[in-house]
Amino acid sequence: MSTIRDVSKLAGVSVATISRYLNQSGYVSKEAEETILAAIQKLNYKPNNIARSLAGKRTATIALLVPDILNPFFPEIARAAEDVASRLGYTLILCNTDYNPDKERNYIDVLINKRIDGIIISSYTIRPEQIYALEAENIPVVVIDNAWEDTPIVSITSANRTGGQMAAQHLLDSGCQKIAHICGPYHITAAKNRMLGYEDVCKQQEWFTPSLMVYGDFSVSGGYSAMRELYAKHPDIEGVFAGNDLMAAGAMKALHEFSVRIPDQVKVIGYDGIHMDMFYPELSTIAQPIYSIGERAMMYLDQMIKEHPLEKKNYLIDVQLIVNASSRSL
Amino acid sequence: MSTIRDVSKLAGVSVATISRYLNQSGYVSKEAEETILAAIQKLNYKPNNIARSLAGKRTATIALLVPDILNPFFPEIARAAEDVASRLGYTLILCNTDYNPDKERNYIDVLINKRIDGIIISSYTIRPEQIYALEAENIPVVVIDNAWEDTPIVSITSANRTGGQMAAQHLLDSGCQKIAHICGPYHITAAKNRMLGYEDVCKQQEWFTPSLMVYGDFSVSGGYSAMRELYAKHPDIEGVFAGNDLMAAGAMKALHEFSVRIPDQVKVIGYDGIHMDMFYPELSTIAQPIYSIGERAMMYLDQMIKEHPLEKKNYLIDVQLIVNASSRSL
DNA sequence: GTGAAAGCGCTAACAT
DNA sequence: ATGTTAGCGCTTTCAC
Repeated sequence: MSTIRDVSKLAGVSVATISRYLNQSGYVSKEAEETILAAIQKLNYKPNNIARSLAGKRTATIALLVPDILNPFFPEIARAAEDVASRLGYTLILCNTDYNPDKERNYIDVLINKRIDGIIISSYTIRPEQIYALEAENIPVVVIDNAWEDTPIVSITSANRTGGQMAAQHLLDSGCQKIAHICGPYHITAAKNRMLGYEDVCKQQEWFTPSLMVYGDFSVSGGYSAMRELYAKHPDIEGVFAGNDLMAAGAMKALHEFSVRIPDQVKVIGYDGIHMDMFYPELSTIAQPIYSIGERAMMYLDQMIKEHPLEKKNYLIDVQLIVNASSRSL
Repeated sequence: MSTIRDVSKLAGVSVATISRYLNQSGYVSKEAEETILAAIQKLNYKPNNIARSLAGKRTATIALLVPDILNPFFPEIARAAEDVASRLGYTLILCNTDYNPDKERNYIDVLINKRIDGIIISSYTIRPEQIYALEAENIPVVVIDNAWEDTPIVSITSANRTGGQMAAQHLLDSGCQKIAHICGPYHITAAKNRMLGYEDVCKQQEWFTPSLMVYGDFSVSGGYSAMRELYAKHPDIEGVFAGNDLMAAGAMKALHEFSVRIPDQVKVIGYDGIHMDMFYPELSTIAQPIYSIGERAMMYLDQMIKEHPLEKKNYLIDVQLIVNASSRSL
């Protein structure tokens, strides 16, 4: 591997000039430019980014911390973030934290030692203090899918409560009488807000009873069990709003096994809008613009890295009702 | 941020000793160890990995190049590779190449400049020469899901042809008479081999005709269109073997729309074994041990990085027939 | 416009 | 067992 010094020798100019040329910093004459370019090509010279990072400051690397890339929500986030990252010249490190604060802390330490330029993090366990600590090391952070009120942290969340209301209202409008809710893990803010949205709409209905709300763990099997439990207690339900699409899938599976026809007897709606074109019937959902959340996270992060002004607050993203066969009125 | 020199000063020993202590290389006395540890904690010293990489050789970073993390096959690979990577002290960079040789080349250049320690790559377009070039830069490579015969390259593929045979044979054994195949993109070795496996078993059947083999692009919608085309030509087929699970899902969707009952009228089997617990009926498949492919890729890579002996060849992984409701005999 | 030289923070001979 | 020192390849004053 040739170094900047080799180029310097061959081109007959100092390394400083080469560096200026490479970084478009400072003046370089036309002639110098040409000899340098020739030398670079002749030697097939590639600047060493490690050295560059040590001397300068940036590593052109950012990290994405997610609970688990196997959860279909996160590949889309990862894809979006990586697309933008690569367009902006960053490289993206992927970390799975498994909802485990220790793993999380561990990764954060490693990433600090690697002097990465910024972190996008999706976590329900991280504390604001940890984020301040990162920013103290000059590593900006963007949080997705979680937020704290009145806290100077850049975060992106979707309008979960409104979305929950939309889902419940849609089932109501479709003529459903007894609408159940399969709620995600209580400690997840997003899950709680979706549930609150459901309550906003359903609590005042005469058919409402708290046992229409059951717990699921955001997984297919969680939705499946929840639906079985629900159906045992309330064989007369007409609508189900699941806290995410995976649980909705599980619920549909359980309903199929009970030979309940969807949407004739029971209408189902999920939440998230992950790509589920494989379903039959296709699932209605409250779609979050997942890709654009990932995109924006990376763009905000870039702004912070470049020290461009950016208001430190929660950025709320609109959601959208997608009506498919699983909840269609006949 | 404190440096090794700060620690050296505070502990009253030389930087070399600190370095030896940090890397467990060379002798360090018990007393020295203690003062050093104390100083490190007092200063909250964290070694700078950038400097470490520049001086030493390793960056403790590896990259995973995949066509698209949105394809459900790859998150599982990524998860497995990252699990092993983090256990071994590496950090994993994720790159999406979109089956695009230019993007691929581009990423490879960037990664070389970052002096990463190794690459795991899933690509149908990469050429052996590119891999040799990487190894010439001292960057070992493990290829997954693709291989070249008699070439000194470490690759991991599953037994696609055998798997194709197993799928077709299973449908045959289940009493299917006219079995169709939805084949993946022809230039993908894995797709071609699965098709060959199908042919091995079906070509000699009296009902066989080439028009039972149609093309799909490995996506749900590809499988859907292929199934519609197939059904128009052969409304009497009794079995479908799709080249991957996504196309199988699309095929099932099309069959549902034709009100064809699965598995009573038509049995369906896919290929891959991605996590599709959301399906109803659950899909039969030829399961590749996807996670363990990712794991092994990372383990082989680590061996190469550490310059441990490893035979440069294709490692073939067994597949497994998983019978679920979509192809169950009644 | 260009060059000399001092780092960036660490590792690894080599000397002691 | 420990210290000295020369790099690793680049950026960046500062002087010319």
